[in-house]
Amino acid sequence: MKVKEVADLVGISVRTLHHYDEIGLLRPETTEAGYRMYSERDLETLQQILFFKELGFSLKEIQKILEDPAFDRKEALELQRKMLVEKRSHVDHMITTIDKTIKQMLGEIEMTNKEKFEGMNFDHNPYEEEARRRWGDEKVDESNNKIKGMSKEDKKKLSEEWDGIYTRLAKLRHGSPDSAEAQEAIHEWYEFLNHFGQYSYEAFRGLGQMYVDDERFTKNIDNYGEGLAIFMRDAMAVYAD
Amino acid sequence: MKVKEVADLVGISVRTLHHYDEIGLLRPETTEAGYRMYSERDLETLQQILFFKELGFSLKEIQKILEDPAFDRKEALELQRKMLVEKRSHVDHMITTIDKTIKQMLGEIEMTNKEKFEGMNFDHNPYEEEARRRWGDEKVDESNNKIKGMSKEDKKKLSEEWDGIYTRLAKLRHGSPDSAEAQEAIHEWYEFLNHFGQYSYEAFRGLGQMYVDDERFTKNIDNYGEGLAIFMRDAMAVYAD
DNA sequence: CATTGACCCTCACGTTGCGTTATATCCTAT
DNA sequence: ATAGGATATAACGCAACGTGAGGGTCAATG
Repeated sequence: MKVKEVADLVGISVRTLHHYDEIGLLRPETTEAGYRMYSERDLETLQQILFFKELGFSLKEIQKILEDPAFDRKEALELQRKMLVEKRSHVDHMITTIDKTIKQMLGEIEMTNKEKFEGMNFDHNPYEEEARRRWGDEKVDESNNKIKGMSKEDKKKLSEEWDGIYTRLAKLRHGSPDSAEAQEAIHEWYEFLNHFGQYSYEAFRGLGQMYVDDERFTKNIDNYGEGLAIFMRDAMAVYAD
Repeated sequence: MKVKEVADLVGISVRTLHHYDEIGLLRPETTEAGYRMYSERDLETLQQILFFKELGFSLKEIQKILEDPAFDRKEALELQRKMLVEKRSHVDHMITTIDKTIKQMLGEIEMTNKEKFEGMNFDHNPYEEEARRRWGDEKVDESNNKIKGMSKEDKKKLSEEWDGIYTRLAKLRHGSPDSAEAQEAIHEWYEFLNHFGQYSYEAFRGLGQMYVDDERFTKNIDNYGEGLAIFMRDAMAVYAD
């Protein structure tokens, strides 16, 4: 398929396809005349690109993800689905804010200024974090905008807090994931994470699962104590219920 | 409230607030020292701005809307709500596409290339059209990207088609809105509109209501025949059922 | 009163992701 | 051969800020 056909099929511009080729994001084969010829495989890649793009990833980030050796299309689709579900609930949240605002205008309710802007800030989708961890930067503190702006001292404090929570959980790992102590520590972990993103309980549960599914995380977490990743997954699941 | 307080409350940057001031979109009072002081009214305006922005309007467009003498905050909130509901169903559509894609990968279903990109193209929200009509340009052909690229001849053809449908409906207006003839003509109107936007039946119904609610549209439509706006609203509602 | 740290200002260059226009070549039907 | 549609590259421009520089203001504290 040539550019116009793809552009019309997909609903993007020829210029966009050129641009993606130029930056190496989606490089089709070319004919002898220099025409771009897109394959079925290219269309699949394009679908991935457009899903990630819709979810707010920059083209650079998308490229990084697609080039990661660990990238798996089915996994990506499943993650993208989760992100879209989250996005949908975010839209719901905005609708709720509008409903409340209208009621406030009619004098039916009171509303704080803070409430008027709820749902407005979607700069951190928890599954975006997951995508970055899975296929991008492993170090959360390097990929998080809020952390980037922090002073060294604040970063140190943050690191210690993180460390403290993990250490505490490591001590509790031989016990039951639904014990009061464990749940208290997990609560703190949830609060900690919510400084940087808006985690729904579902997303929190999913993150715990990822600690176990993804070897890189299991390995890092289990540095605090053998089996901690599994323990955290279970405790997080209890917490999310 | 000064800039940082507003920025923190709302979740945007100080730079953004500066920018909005510079372009005249949101101009707060200033102190003698030159500091920006935001009022409650400014926060309400900011909420509007951010809702429209979330819905894909450019800052220029938003400015135009907010400056329109006919702008009404409650109306805006209600319209924004409708747009968010539409956006949500668009997200749903994308989720459906992902589900299908996964099934196709597993060999459970077949899928055309076209189907793989369904939901991907959200470049024309029907309620966006409504906002533009209500507070922006009244002439649809001047605000619609697809029409902009057309030749004079094509525009003329379009205008005649539009005219023809309206004239036909005017002849039918003394009859019943649910008659076969009326419904056939409304179907053509629906198809006509769908050349330029993706109208759900709900959006189509809402548009008909707007013909009656908004005096400017009633007036224009009733030039074709007294009472046509009401007739069209009713016929469009029947069609949407 | 002086100092300090947080916050404020303006200015201006840079970034991202294309849209748009110009110019030239390729392809296919007539 | 011609014409019209499609393709290519090149390159300027734009929207909406992000970022850094340099300087002023404010309020608490010593």
